[in-house]
Amino acid sequence: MQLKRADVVTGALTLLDTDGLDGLTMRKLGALLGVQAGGIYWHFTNKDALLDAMADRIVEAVTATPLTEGPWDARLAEVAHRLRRALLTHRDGARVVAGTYVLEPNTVRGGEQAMRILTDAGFPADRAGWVLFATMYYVLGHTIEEQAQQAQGDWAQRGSGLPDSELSRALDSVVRADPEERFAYGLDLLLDGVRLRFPGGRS
Amino acid sequence: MQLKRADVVTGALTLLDTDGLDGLTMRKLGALLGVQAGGIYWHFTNKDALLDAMADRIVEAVTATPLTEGPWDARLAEVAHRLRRALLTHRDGARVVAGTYVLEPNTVRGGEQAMRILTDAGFPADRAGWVLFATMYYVLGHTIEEQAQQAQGDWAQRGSGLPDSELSRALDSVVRADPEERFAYGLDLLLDGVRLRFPGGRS
DNA sequence: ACCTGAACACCGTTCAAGT
DNA sequence: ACCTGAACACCGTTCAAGT
Repeated sequence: MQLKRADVVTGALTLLDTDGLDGLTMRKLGALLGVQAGGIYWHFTNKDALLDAMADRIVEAVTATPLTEGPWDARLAEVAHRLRRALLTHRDGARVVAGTYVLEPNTVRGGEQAMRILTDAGFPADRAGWVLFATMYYVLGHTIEEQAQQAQGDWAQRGSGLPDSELSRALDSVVRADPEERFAYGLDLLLDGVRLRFPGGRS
Repeated sequence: MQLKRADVVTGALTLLDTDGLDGLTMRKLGALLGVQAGGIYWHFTNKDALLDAMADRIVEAVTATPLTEGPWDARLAEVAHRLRRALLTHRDGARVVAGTYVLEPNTVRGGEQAMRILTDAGFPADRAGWVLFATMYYVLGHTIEEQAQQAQGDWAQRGSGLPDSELSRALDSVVRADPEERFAYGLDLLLDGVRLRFPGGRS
């Protein structure tokens, strides 16, 4: 049975879950697929191209089902939540996606979808682009940190090493919070700003 | 003349500027410092510890001079702008700082400073922590992307490879904008959200 | 205390050659 | 078309031994 491009991506995501992004090597992936490391290069020109394909696979779930109807801000929030969930599906998923400025199918589809939410609501295209990217920075940053905490529990300890101070309480509040609640809070800060600038005023 | 810890950091930042984060290797750094690669390990336990120290050095400028007096939101914006400027001072500076969850002196000082701005304004400590982290995600995400564009001009082209669509216009608006203006815009979206939740109401 | 020399156990990538 | 085998040019890190 021959190896297909999609099989390589699937295997790579399996390896990602067990060994993490830093443990993902072409040799280990070859072993997992029953192939020499060099053989992978027939399917992908290099490791970065494989990572791009992995990122696009991770992001597939975001556009898999149609969005619920509703006001633009609720729809944009849903996209953000879907993206977070998709990133959390695989170990280091956020880092994988953040590291690739891809224009592969699912990534493009998701971007189009989000842009249309804003432009349909009357936002000019250029400002909509700025809003979209700002939102992406937040989602990726938040989720990268979430997964960093998951990986190494030492995150919580580091704060305790600090003398009792403003910052140590900030770390505490971040570490101890329900991640989803904290995510929604920060997203809402941003969306408030957008709502204020929305041509139709507050929604 | 013997090598001091600070000299290693300075050399590493020089190498960072010329070779980028991916080109920063212990062997090249050794050569630059006139030392074997292994010799560096007397000063730093490993490469990550060195990267932490580099991050803290990069971030030094943020707290170097006192903030201008004024309302809390203007002060927080100034911190964000200072951080962006500091990150832009060195090639891949944003990636270096984003990759390290450090509690080194300057990082702590900066965190304390930002937290105090919020708590002095009456924000409860836990929400202030959430706001602080959300802001950091935005600043780092924005600046990482800024530096990625600087590095490889192909970013602009990728958009042109796309068929004319909502997303291609989004990419255009991002690539062609004045980075500082776009940064300020997104930061203001977030600060608007914070202002709405500020105990004292809009400032 | 501070560094050398040399090794260990890896990497990503290439490419003739096989089937 | 799809992959093997083997090499090339690197990595980070360790550690006895030197000064």
